[in-house]
Amino acid sequence: MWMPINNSIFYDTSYVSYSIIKDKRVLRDSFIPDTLPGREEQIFQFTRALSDLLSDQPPSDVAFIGKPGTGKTAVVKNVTGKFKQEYPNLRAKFVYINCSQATTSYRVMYQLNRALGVLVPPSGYPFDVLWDKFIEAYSSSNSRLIVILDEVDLLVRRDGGRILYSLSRLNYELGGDLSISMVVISNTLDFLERLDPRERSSFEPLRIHFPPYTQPQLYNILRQRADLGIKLGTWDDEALHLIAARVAQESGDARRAIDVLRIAAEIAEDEKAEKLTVKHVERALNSVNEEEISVTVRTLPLHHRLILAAIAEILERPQVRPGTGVIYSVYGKKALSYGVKPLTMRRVSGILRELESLGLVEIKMDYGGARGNTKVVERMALPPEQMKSLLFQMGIRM
DNA sequence: TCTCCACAGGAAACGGAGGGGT
DNA sequence: ACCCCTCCGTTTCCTGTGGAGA
Repeated sequence: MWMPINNSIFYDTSYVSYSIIKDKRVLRDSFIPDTLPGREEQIFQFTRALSDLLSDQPPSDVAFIGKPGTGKTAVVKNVTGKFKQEYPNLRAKFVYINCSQATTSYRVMYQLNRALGVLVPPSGYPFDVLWDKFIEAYSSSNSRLIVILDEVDLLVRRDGGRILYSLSRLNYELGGDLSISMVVISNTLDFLERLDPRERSSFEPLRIHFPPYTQPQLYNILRQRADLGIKLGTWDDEALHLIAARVAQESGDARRAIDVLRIAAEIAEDEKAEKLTVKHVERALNSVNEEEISVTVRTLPLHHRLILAAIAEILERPQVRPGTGVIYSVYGKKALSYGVKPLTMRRVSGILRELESLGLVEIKMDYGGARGNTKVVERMALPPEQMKSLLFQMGIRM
């Protein structure tokens, strides 16, 4: 059926005249710009490591180490993208694997096979078959392989370093024209210490460190995004400085800074403001948080929610120390009143750590002598009262 | 100095739900 | 139908921890 196209909201002039955002994709952290302010040194080091490819030599293994939002993934994508663009005839194949989806050796091999055009089932096959298929496919290719493992700490924690070890060792078995180099990206250093000595001796990557961004660096990043993604003259420079200052102080996480910028721009648009100002940033700094927490809590499984409810209840009684033992007993009663069997304390202890890494609670260790080593919940991401009503909306009785 | 409290957290195994091949 | 594989949340078993109290 034919519809008059100018009925579409895209042609609504009142909407257009208030818009501030020019290109929303630029205001997301998945967007990789041409230049990465503040990471010039890391780009230089990584480019130099890869430049062995230009003389048809295997590049050394590389490890990117730094906290979330310090530009690791951006640098890897930016530099490998440029190599592919500038040297289209290079005898090299880059395979990017995010280990948050590939937490086992099997899944890594599944992805590698797929990258070489070999389709295997995502589970059910013996691992050895995937390994052999990969060797076969790779031996008949004519490229040096660069395997990029993002968030590799998740893989190593679950599966150990077997796959890193096996892939590096392949270099001794493959012919001289073939090689496998690895680029691993990690939030922490300790994944290298988790490898057993045998694995460590065959895998000694060049380390490139990514320190948290400083305030001026964050400002440059925000300035770049604003120039590309927000209409000229519709933002206050002061607003960008405010975001940079706050984020530098709390974490130096560029992802967070870019999120705040995007949300502030959306708030300004909703208000039909002419300009993005400090006022919008202040509101965005709060709302980014609350919105995220509520989304996270909604996706939590039942026992996680019950534990969260137990913590909220305990935190409202200031005379009770919210240690693991107390949390466990309050949670246990809740579970029973729900008609479900409580999990073991070992598991609850693990879930507390999970809630911590989701940013829902803050935990401090208490080395308290007779009380032993205990986790104590310092505070929740939301005030207990608010957390309780959020959980109540989801059907958790108090 | 030794013991013990009240937990932390690693390692391994489990079980039942996913998916294979023959 | 049968047995084989992986996967994931969980249980079981275990050793480690640091000061209070004997």
